[in-house]
Parts: sequence; structure tokens; C-alpha cells
Amino acid sequence: MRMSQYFLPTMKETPSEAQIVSHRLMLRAGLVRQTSAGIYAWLPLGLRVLRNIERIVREEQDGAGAQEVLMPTIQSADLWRESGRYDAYGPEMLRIKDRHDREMLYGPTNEEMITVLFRDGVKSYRDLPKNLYHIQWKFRDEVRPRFGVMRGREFLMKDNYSFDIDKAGAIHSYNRMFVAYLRTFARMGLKAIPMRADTGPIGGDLSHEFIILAETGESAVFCHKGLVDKDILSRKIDYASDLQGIVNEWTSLYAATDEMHDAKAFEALPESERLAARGIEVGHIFYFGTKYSKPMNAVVAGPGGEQITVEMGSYGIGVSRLVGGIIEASHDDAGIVWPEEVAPFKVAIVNLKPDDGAVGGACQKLYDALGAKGVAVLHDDRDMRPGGKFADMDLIGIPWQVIVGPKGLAAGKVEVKNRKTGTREELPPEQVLARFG
RNA sequence: CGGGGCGUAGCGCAGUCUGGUAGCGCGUCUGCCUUGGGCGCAGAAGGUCGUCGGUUCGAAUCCGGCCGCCCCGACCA
Repeated sequence: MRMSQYFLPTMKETPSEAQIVSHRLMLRAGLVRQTSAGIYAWLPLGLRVLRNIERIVREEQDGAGAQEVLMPTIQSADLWRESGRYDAYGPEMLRIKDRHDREMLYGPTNEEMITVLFRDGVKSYRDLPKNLYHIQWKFRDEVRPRFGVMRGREFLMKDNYSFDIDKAGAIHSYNRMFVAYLRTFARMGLKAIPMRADTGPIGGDLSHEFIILAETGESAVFCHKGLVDKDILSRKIDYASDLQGIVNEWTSLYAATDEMHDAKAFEALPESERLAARGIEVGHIFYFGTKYSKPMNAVVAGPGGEQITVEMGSYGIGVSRLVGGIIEASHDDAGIVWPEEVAPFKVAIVNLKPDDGAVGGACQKLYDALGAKGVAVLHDDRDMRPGGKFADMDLIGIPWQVIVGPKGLAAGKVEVKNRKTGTREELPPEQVLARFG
């Protein structure tokens, strides 16, 4: 993408409504614009990040055996009357009426709808297990939206639902998602720690929140230090196998949010192993048995012809929240520092002198060659002074900056700067291609 | 939902107390200059002062209603 043509409204100053760093940076870097309290429009650069996060979530869900569907944002009130949650959910649910005066709602979650889809489509134990996910916008009419996209009213969420014949199967489904979540967040460059959680209004008796550590996190968290650096990506995962061992590795070490905190157990750890910090919840998984399947009659025929109520679990990742969460976890004074996997572009070419034919030609050549290799590259070909370009590039946080100026070029070199470490290298352009190809 | 605050140019703000017809910085546009970290000079455009009503010869300014947004708390994925 050529920056001179890109819709990328960056700002030098911070709009006064933004208080936390991720919100400030998202506005300044031209990722989003607020349109109402807790509701945001995603601009091109922000949308690329959002799509990258979706992509990783999707790959990991598929890899763990979940299947993608897409359910609507608007649901019928009758559906929610069936589970008994229409009245229970309260004012956080946005209720609307259509032209025929039918009661509808903007979905805050999809347990009811998925249960009906499952119930109508699956009649035999032979079709189990099933795990269905979708990535869709949700609306929860928060009393007080805040922190930018991290607590918006409209937000993009991956939610999925598992259906098993018995509790053992349901626990296996739960464990699969547990491991898939560890991988998902690790791939985004995050250290997400699973913590024993309160099941809240969704209900159930087994639940973990996945929390990333950040100073500005909403909740206080306490855990064993060993959890921070545990690595999942280097392991080969067989989702068909018993995953309980891996789950136990993570759950045997102490980790809890403040509402589940057991000060005694925590203080029993050696002081050097205790970590008390703040965190942002980016995922939440639940096993809830027959809480929905029973009232909504989601049953299948068992081997002996008997009717068996299915065992369910639900699993959520706050996709749009992650954009803010990643920034909270990865930024510096100059701006955002995107982890490569989610970065809107991997490489940025900074043309220091656009009206110099040689410099422009070298930039264009690099741009075309990198593009041909499938590298996402942003070309700052704007007619601006270098200072502003550097500032913008640091602000939007592209991992690699290839800086091309007349001086270096005369010596046959361009400069490659790493956004995260600040290290710079002078290389001939061909080597740049080799590096990022 | 309790408490507090704010709404004036794209962004940040002054002006409101004490009523007299709107200003600063940044950004934007034009020209010149400059070109390795938001450079300089000159010129220009851009605002029904959130909205409705009231008081007044006259309202950004005073009074009232409404709307919107933010912060703290409670609540919450």
C-alpha cells in the first residue's frame, strides 16, 4: 500500500476523551474512530489488525476441530424466552421491535441460537461430538463503556459451543479449547495466563479466564511466576489425544483473579515465585453441562435408543478487545509496537526524499519485489519531511522499517530498523529482499 | 445507576465569572525554502460557539429544558 493514497488519519495530539494508552494510540494511529459511546468504526489500518487476529483465531479453532458457522446479530425474543434468559438478562440486552411489533434483540451471546441449530440438526449420539464457532459482532448495553475498544458496547467476539454425549467428552472438548487458547494467544505475541474463574451468569462449574498481564488491566491477578514463561508453541499438539496432562501443567500452578483469589494458597508460595499484577481478560471458557440443553431440549438418541441430554461448553475470545489488549501489552513512548503476527504490515519502506528519482526508484523496486513475494508492505511515499515520517511510522508500529535515503543509497545501502528493539542495520537492497522474502 | 466534569475550526485549548458580534497552537491549502527525527518564511481557507427555548437593544457568555461525551464508583465478557 502506498501511504500517499492510504486512508490513514494519524494525529499528533490525543483526543481528550481517550484516557488509557491503547485507546489514545488507536485514535492517534488512525486505527479506529468512535461513533457513539462504546461503538467504533474500524479504519483500514485497524481493520487489517482485526483481520489478522481473526485469522489466527480461525486457524487455531479449525486446528482444534471446531467448525465455523455464522449466526446473525439480530435474534428473536422467543428464542431467549425458551431458555428463560429473556427476562433474566436485564437492561444490558438491547431490545428492539421490528415493523410488525415483534420483539427482537441484538445478540449479546449465542447459546440459545446455537442450541436450537444443534437440536434441529443433530439427532444421534453418532454425530457427537460437535464444536461450532463463529466470529460475529455482539452488543451489550454496558452501563459505562470505557477504555476504548476494550469495553465497548458493540464488540467482535469469537464464541463457540461444544456438544458431547457425556461429561468426560465435554471435559475433553473443554481441554481442547484450553490448549487452542494457549496457542492462539501465544501466536499473537501475548503471554496469556489461564486463571480459575467465577462462572458468572453463564453458569457452570468449570471455567477459566485467559488473562494477559498489563499495568492498565481491569482486574488484579495473582499467579505463580512460572506461568508467565511457559511455552506452548514449541509442542506438537494432537487434539485427539488426552490433553489433560497439558492442562494440568498450566492449572497446577496457582493463578486466580481477585474474585477467586485465595490469599492463603498464594502466600504459601515462596515469595520469589509470587506474581501480583493486573490483567486484561481476553478469553473465557466454560463447561456448563446441561444448563441450556435441558431447558431447550437438546437431546440425541443414545446407542440403546434412549434420549440423552447433551453436555455443553462455551468458549469466547474478545477479538476486538484483543486489539486494545495487544497495544496495552506492547507499546512505548513513540507508539504501538505490533507483534509481527498481528501487525497490519510487516515491512514499511520509508522514502526520505520522494522527489529524488534514484531514491524513489529504489523504493519502488523494493516495494514491488517485496509485494511479489507476498510480504505485506507499506510504502511511505508521501511528500513530507523525514521527521514526520519517522514519527508516524513509530506511531503505527510496523515491525520493520526499511529507510531509504540519498546518502545511504549513494553507498549502495538502505537501513533496516527494528521497531521493537530500535536496532538498525545497513544492508544492500538485495539483502533486504532476502531477509523478508 | 450514584457522584463529578465537559461540549467553541479536523485535534488540543483560551474566551463564559464581569453580555457588545470569536481567538491561539497544531493540522490543512498555496508559494518559497528545506530534506536522516514532527525545520523555517509568507499568504489563505475553515466555526449556525451541542441543541431548543427564555431574558436582553444585543447572548459563546445569563436562565431553563433536552441531547451528547468523558471520569470515579457500583456492575460487568
